Amino acid sequence: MSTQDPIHPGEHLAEILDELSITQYRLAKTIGVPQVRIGDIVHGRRAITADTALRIGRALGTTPDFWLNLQRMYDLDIARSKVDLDEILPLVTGPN
Amino acid sequence: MSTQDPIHPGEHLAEILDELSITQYRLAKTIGVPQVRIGDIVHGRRAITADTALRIGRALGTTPDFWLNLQRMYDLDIARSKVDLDEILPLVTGPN
DNA sequence: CAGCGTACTAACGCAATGCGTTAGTATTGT
DNA sequence: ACAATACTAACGCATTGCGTTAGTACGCTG
Repeated sequence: MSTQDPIHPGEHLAEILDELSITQYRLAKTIGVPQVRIGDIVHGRRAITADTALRIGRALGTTPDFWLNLQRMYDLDIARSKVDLDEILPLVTGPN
Repeated sequence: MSTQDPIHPGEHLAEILDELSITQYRLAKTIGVPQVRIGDIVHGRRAITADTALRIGRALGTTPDFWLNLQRMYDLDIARSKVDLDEILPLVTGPN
């Protein structure tokens, strides 16, 4: 159980936009970026960068960190599925 | 006062390696990446990605989030200095 | 001293990806 | 019908993470 498959930040954005009845078009116009940028994020084709997080946060009243943390967790999930950490032997035993 | 200029995650890495007397060379060999990757990070020429954070975290006994959070704060500082958020009028008044 | 492992850096090209522009198709309101 | 809204697809550009290679320097060991 625990956490499941990685879910792209764009899904969250889509939900929020839906709840607030704000269209991709309107958000894009508001924050001063091409509509494509929002569409790509919503469809999981583009990541949320610091710049995007700042703009969206400003418009939607959220912190930039909220979006960047979602993105970070997503990136981590993806990376974790591609690396075999067991091949790396710790130089330092962390505070276990 | 408060926080000052953005400080690259590589600086932290350099300090930690220094304290533990671990060379860039040894770290790179341990986590299975070219030495250049570590050198570039230490010199602020490359960012710490999810993959790198996982590997370094494993070797140094830290969480990947530790490194990715440093990177996120750095990216945010950079982005903030390039955007004028005042030009964006909030669609939603956050919980102020 | 010749050779090898360690240690770091510079330079090159490749691949992935964020980005903007443009163009296309609906839908809605005047 | 016209125009603004709404979304998507396709193209090329610029940035950037990445590996490979090559170069310099140091120390140890045969």
